[in-house]
Amino acid sequence: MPLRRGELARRAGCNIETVRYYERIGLMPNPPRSENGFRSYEERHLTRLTFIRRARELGFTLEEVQDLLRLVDGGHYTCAQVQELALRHTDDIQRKINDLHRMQRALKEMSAQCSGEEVPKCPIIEILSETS
Amino acid sequence: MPLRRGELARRAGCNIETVRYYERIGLMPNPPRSENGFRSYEERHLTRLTFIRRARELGFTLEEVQDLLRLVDGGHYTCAQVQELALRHTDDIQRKINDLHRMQRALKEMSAQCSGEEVPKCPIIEILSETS
DNA sequence: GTAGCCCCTGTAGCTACTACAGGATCAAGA
DNA sequence: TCTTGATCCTGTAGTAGCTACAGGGGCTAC
Repeated sequence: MPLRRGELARRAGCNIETVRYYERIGLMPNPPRSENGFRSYEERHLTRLTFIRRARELGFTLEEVQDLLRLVDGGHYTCAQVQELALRHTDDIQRKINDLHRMQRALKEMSAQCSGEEVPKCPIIEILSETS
Repeated sequence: MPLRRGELARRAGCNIETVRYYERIGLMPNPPRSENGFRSYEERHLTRLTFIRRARELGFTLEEVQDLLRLVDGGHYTCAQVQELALRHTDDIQRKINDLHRMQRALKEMSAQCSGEEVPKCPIIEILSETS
């Protein structure tokens, strides 16, 4: 199932210029070309691109994504380094999960308070800005 | 406890230019000035700024943050609109939580596979790029 | 053979910051 | 009192991560 760039982008839910940009900065590999010079992508490209997009939506920087991807690409990591990297990221991720849960609760609370035509008092800011 | 800009930024964990930028685009209000012309911030500014920063780290765009903040600022929403907005965001948030959980699991699995000096096979990409 | 859709490359614009320059203000110490 | 250092002010320019558009070419289908 070789894909062209447009189809790859469509399946990953991003636009074609983004793919191009990732290739330019080396985050995605340059794929082989077919006869006519069009780029030809495989399943693994889609997998990788999808991963990058999801990670970006979760607030990771491209540098952090690069970091995670090197775990896959490189193989020049020692076991200890992998664990350290993984641990650092799991802490970060846990913090994000906690924040999202609080936000979730706040939004639910808010929409539950909705009755009639009045605008309810909004707890969302207070909840997400709690220090902890 | 009136704060100056630098202290406000420090407490919210961002840098001073970011505060300035948010004020320029109207996401943060222009605070009153003290005698000497320095900006003077209150607790509520810190709360708001902290909220914005957290939301940004969670991958929300400034436009989405703006959207959420209008729930607090405005009061020109009907109850139905609030609920619709809240619902839309809770779906989005739930998706993010799910993705983060998967990523979390993958990282833990990976670091558990670590034994000796070998670099383990990395399940992280496959897991986060699953379609669902 | 030409219309429509997708590909190619290059370049410019946008969002969300971030950094730096050049000068003023203020508290603390010599 | 004068200086040193930290902070403030304003303006402007640069960076990261896309996004849009221009100008041209290749396929397929009528």
